[in-house]
Formats: sequence, C-alpha cells, structure tokens
Amino acid sequence: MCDEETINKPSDFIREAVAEDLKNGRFNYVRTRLPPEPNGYLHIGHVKAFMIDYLIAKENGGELILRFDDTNPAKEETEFVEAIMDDARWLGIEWVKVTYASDYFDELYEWAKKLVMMGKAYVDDQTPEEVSANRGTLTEPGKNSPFRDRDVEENLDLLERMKNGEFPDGSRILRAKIDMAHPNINMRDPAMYRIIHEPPHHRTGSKWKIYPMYDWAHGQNDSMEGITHSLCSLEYENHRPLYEWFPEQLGVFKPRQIEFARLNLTYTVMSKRKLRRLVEEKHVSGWDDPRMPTLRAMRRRGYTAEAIHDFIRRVGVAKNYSVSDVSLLEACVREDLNKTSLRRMAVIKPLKVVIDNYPEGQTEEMDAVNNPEDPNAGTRKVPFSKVIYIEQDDFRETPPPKYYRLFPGNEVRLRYAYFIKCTHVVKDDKDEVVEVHATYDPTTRGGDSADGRKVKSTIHWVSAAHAKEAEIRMYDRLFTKEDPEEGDEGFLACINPNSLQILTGYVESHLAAPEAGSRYQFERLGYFCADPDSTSEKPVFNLTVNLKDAWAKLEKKSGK
RNA sequence: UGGGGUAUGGUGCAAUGGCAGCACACCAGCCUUUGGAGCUGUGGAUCUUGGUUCGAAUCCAGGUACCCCAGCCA
Repeated sequence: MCDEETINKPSDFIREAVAEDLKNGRFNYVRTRLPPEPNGYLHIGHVKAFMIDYLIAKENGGELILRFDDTNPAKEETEFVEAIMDDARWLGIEWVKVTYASDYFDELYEWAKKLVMMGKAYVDDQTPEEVSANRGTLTEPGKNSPFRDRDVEENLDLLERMKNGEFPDGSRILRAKIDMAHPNINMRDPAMYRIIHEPPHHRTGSKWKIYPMYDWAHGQNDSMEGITHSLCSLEYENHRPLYEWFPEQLGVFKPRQIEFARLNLTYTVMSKRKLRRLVEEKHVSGWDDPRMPTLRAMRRRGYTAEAIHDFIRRVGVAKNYSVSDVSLLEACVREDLNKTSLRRMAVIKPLKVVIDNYPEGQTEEMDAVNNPEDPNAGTRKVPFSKVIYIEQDDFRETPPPKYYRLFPGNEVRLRYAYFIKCTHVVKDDKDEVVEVHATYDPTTRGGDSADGRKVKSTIHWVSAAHAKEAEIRMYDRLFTKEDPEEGDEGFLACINPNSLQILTGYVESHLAAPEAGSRYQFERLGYFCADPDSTSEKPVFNLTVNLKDAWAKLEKKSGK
C-alpha cells in the first residue's frame, strides 16, 4: 500500500512541526542554521545537531546557513573556524553561506538602542556580585536594580560610552527590562551586553568594547537571517520565552525555536571542557587521537561519513534524555566497512610456523579474494613459502574445549593456501612456545582437499620472507565505565589503561606502502586504517573497529 | 519549597483511541575457505494509582522518578 519512500522518510516531532508550519502558513519556506561556537573541535554530539539542521532544510527544499557564534572574544579563534568547516564538509554537509554573529554587531547595536528608546532596556551599574545577589533564587523573586528606572537619555549616553570603551570590564551591563519576579530566571532582566576590552575579537579586532550575550545575539541573528526554525538542544528550552520576547518587542521576524535531546554515548565524555582536559593532561595524544569522540579523531581512526550518518539516523530525534550505546555506532561502522573494504592478511601478534615438508626456498603465488561482499573487487596473488607467521591466538599447546584452531596433532586450513597439521613445538628456556612445526598436504592447494576431508578452522597467515613489518595501534574504549561521569572520583579515575596497545606485526606485501587514510579489513581481526604516521620503512595502522569474535565471547563466558 | 521538560524490552526510537513494532545488544540454530558476513528463530517493555471508553502507551485527575535553569558562558 505505502511505497518505500514513505516508509524510509525519517519522521520525528521536529519534522512534523516543520511540516505543520508550512501547511498552516506560519512560514512558506524553510531555513535553518548551524550555530557552532568556534572554540573547539567538533565531536560526534555535534553531528546529531548538524544533521538535523542540514537534513530538515534539505528535505523541505530549504537552505542551511553556517553561522559561527562568535560573541565572546575570550574563547574563540579562527583556527577552529577552519577546522569546523573542514569537518562539516567531510560529513557532506552543504550550506548556502557562511556568516558570523559578528557580521551583525552594528545592526544588533542599533536594535539594542531601539529597545533602550522604548524603555525596554537599561544600563545597570551594579557589580556582578550585586547583579547576582539581586537575581533572587529558584524559589524567591529578585529585586529591581537601583538603576532600573534611569531615563532614556542617560541610558543611551551610557551605552554609547560603554561601546566606546570608557568603562572598565565588569563595571556596567546593558539589561533587558522584563520582570525581576519572573518564575523563569532567564526573564529576570537578562544581560544583553557586557564590556570586554581584551583580547581583540578574531574578526572585528579591537573595534568593539562591548559584546552581546548569547540570548541577545542568537535570536536576533536568526531573525535577521530569516531563519524559520532554530533547532537546538534541550537546555535552551528555558530560554525560549526570552527568544520570543525580543523580536516581539522589536516587531521583527519571529523564527521558531524547537529543542531536542542532545546525543550522549556510553563509555564517552562529550563536554568540551572534559575533552580539553584529556588533551591537556596528556591522557590522549591530541584532539585527533583515535580514541577521542571528535570528528578529527574518528576520521583518523577510519570511520566513514556514511557510517556516522547511518548511526545518527538510527539514533533518532526525541526529547528524552538518552545515552546511546556505543556498540550501535560500532555496528554501523562494521556494516559499512564490511561492504566496502578490501580484505588483507596481517598478523598482529606473530608466531613463527615452519612447514617442515615444504621445499626450502620455494615460493608460490596464492589467489586471494579481495572482498567476498563485492565480486568487482577482484583477486590478488599472495606469496606463500616454508616459514610463515600466524596469530598467537590461533595456536594452543593444550587446547581448551571447543578450540578449533591449531594445536599439536590438529589440522587447519591456511586461508587460500594449504591444510597444515601441527607436529611439534619448540620452546625457549621460559617454557614459552617460540616456534611451531607443521607439515602441509600438497593436494590441498588453494584450500580444498581432494578427498573431501574437512577442517574446522581456517586461519590467516603471512609469509615470513615476504612480509612487511608494521606498527599496529589497537584501540579500546577510553573509559572502563559506561558512564564515566558517574560516581565521585570523576571521569579521569576510570580511564582504561589498556585503551591503546601498540603492536609490531607483519602485513602482506600489498600493505607495505599504504596511502594514509586507506581502509582495509585484516581478515579475522577487524577493520584498520593507515595512519598518517606511516613511513616507507614502517606502515602504521589504526584499529577502526574489531570484527565480531564469537570465539572470544565463548572463551570469556567459560570464565577464562 | 519556583519555573521548564521527560517517562515504552538492557539501550535508542516507533505506534498520533483499535493486534505494542523496528534497530543495536542478548540467547539458540543454520550456513561458511574470515568462529567475519549472511539466514532463521526465542526471550524480554508501556513509571504508578484511579477515572473516561466497547476498547487507553495514547484522553482526564492525582502521585512518583529523573533532567535543565540562580554566568557579565554558549
């Protein structure tokens, strides 16, 4: 009955509201805005907001404006403007223009004067402490400022002099005159402008000595740009009465603000402050450390934009406070990479295997499939010889129950090569197995036996003589607790000491000189992405996400 | 003890008065030259108490829990 388009079209309370606004004529077009503050790098939490703004505009034939919210020179830098645009472009977000809150400082100032002339705003000479004390509490009303009823001329004069830098920081503010007894504290004569002499603004330099507060700037910028839907997170719900009050007084275009729950992820912290601590206190190597939830880090780690889009789509949009499971993100990454990435063989914890009955000095070229999910990816030749490396996990001297891999007397398949059977091992003086010996069956070339004999396991390998040494960076969750902020010790107390393991392994020759950013599946291990740290001497690979591992799960369950 | 919000399987999201469904996770099986992928199947949820109704996750009333707000941050 219903066609697929109807079924697959995302639907949520915001899209419904937008559709309703269009239908009933409140607006006859859709324009949204992306309002990042250029004071840090984008993280996965921002992506949800970005996708909502971008897609809702796009779905309605509307447009998106990228507007940097640069109203506080103390915190903002041009460096972040560039980084944010780079990340947003990588995500595939398109905007019709880039603007800055600071583009509107002049006009905004005129609007402020208009409010002053209307008797709706005044200059307050109280100290910050007095302003705070007179604001009242959650349960008690505030007290009017003694400067609240200054006449218009004086207010105008003072405001102009504030702008000209005649007064020191913190000595005066411009306030909207609303209601000091309002039950919503945001309506108790909120500050509109504060005095800031230093540092210079990243775009307007030293022109301005006063800067608008978020509540004053953001909504008016929305109005000036003809934004129809100003979509933001739940904590701004309390600000909506103020958001609507200003344009109402001014008699200007009134956008509609709609709030939704921000994205949270298990085993992750998302606040800029906490992320900054991780970087500054060197718990990670930087903002692009692959363990970080920043987009730069996720890109470096090998996540695709498609997988991230899919994740955001599956998380949905609602007003519930929620914490999404990071395993959903990982599932999205696996699903995308499974279809697209080339398979390669790599051994990350090598164990030497000598095939005693294989001719010394002989090399064969084995045919290997590049991607079983994609026939067009073709095949490649992989060299095989007498001495190979296999994964330490793929050999046990004394196998536990249900262990199908290599152990003395057992036969397994070397992927795309031969069946081999373990004959004996060589140990060092610490009783550790350092070398495994085996024999191969020449009639099983390619991996199929002539007599129909079955093996229970197929393992990967690389030829010792042809392998390239590589650095493998194995990443795990940065925190050991689902909610790192839970408890009294703070998030730094539950940092996972094993979130990064650096291994030296061997990769097949096709991986000897990878292009940075190229993605592969290392068979039976996981998805890996070549890191920019790679050199011609030694390639470096980051674990993007591991493959699901039924054996590891089984072993864990049996209480290893 | 003010105001604004939110409550549906373990997690996230649907169901807009008419059989509570989807995804991830979990569990079992099939298949497999990746213990991957794929396929099949099982289990498990409407915060609570009343009310309206033939029928309530949905409407009404009361309660409970949790989140946000007292920056000259955004």
